[in-house]
Amino acid sequence: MKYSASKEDYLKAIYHLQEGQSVVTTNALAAALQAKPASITDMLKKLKKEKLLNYERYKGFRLNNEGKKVAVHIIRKHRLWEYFLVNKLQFGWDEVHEIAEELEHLSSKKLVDQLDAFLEYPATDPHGDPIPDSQGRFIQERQVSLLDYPLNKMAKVSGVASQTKEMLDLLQHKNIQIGTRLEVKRKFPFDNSLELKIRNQPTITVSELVAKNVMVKDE
Amino acid sequence: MKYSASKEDYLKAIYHLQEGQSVVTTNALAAALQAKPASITDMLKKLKKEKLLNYERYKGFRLNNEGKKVAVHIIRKHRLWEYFLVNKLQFGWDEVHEIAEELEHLSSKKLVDQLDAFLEYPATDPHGDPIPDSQGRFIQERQVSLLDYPLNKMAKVSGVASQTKEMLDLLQHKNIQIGTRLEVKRKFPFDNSLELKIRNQPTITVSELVAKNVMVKDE
DNA sequence: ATTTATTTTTAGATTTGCCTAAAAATATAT
DNA sequence: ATATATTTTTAGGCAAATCTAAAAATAAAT
Ligand SMILES: [Mn+2]
Ligand SMILES: [Mn+2]
Ligand SMILES: [Mn+2]
Ligand SMILES: [Mn+2]
Repeated sequence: MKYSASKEDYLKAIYHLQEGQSVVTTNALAAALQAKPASITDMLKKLKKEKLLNYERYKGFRLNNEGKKVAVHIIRKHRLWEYFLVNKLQFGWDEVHEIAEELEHLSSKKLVDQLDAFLEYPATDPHGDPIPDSQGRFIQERQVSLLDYPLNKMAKVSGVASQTKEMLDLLQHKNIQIGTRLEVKRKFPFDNSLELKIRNQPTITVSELVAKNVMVKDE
Repeated sequence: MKYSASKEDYLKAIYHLQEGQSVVTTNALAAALQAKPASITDMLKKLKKEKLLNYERYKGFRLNNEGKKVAVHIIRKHRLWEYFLVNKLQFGWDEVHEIAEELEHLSSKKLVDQLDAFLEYPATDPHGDPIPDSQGRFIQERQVSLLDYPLNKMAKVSGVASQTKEMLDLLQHKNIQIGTRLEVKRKFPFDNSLELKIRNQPTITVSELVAKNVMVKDE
């Protein structure tokens, strides 16, 4: 089946929203897609008719297996193209999202798989998010927010929860990127800000909001 | 300005059709785009309102300078992506056209220019057609049909006039591609077929129709 | 110069994806 | 439990891009 770019964006957004949540609401999706709730309801009816999600009016909705499969495939394409843009075309990690937002809708199956091979089957995209394989399988790394990480223990930055341009800009400025190794040296309960140490660099401070959105793994 | 994929396809098709012709007709464009004449008329009104072409009802039409500029930029993207697909992603030259037909509509200026740099500024696409530079300049090679080429003179295949999948398939089978060096050994006036010799390969025969569509240059 | 054929345009519909404004259902607060 | 607020859906419309069928203009043939 081939779906419109718009439908694919809906499926992708629902997929992300339903992580954790038991059910996704019309308003939440409207906010995520920057659209009006009435438009969401319209599209939900179509997606339901196409058997991509479960939906009863006024009761929220959730992708079924078929919907999830499609969503994961879009996510695979999005992340592969982001990897391509950063690692082959010299883009910064903070400027690839919008372009990948278009590239993810290309429909050729062979294109994606050849791209994957050309890139040598990367495991994660430039933001640290895992790239599903052609079967849709991927490991969801158990990563934890820097805010909850113990003091004086080496951590490796593995992802960024909020991927706005502003956030990525700020991290770039503070020399934090995917793979950066750092330790939390101090936590200030007053404002929940943190002091971080990266080897060979002066100590830096990040706010609670930043720390919450930086995901790390051990080591 | 940003134009819809549909409008870009119209501009590109008109650009190709108006080569030679003094004016393009509604039916010719309908045939090229596989659409109904009524749809063409609708779109012509819109493109005229956007000042991309000259059009008076019942009198045919032609791109103006602005329309040509847009068309050439789409063609640049189309050919760069074809080059990428063949030379980086291992596609055959006969399977890239449809995919490039989608890729050519990506709007990021930086994407095209970085791709161009990554590919090291190729001069021609996999079918031998010249790739315009970022200013829209390109050399239209003076190439001649193999049908009109003299006997026993070394020629280099530089392009293919008819780029249907069937034609490209046939050339592939006969081991003819862009850059292939060959000589015309004999012409049979009965059916205008040709006998060709490629070094280290047995002599082959091509029909008048094939020869007419194979473009060559000296050397 | 008429008639006939062809080309092109208009008129009116359809589909997709979005919107605003109003109505209906559900949730919250008193 | 009732009133109030919030969420969600419906009703009706709009713009883009296409189509079919009919009308109008142009071209070709007698
Ligand atoms: Mn998208
Ligand atoms: Mn990403
Ligand atoms: Mn196209
Ligand atoms: Mn080409």
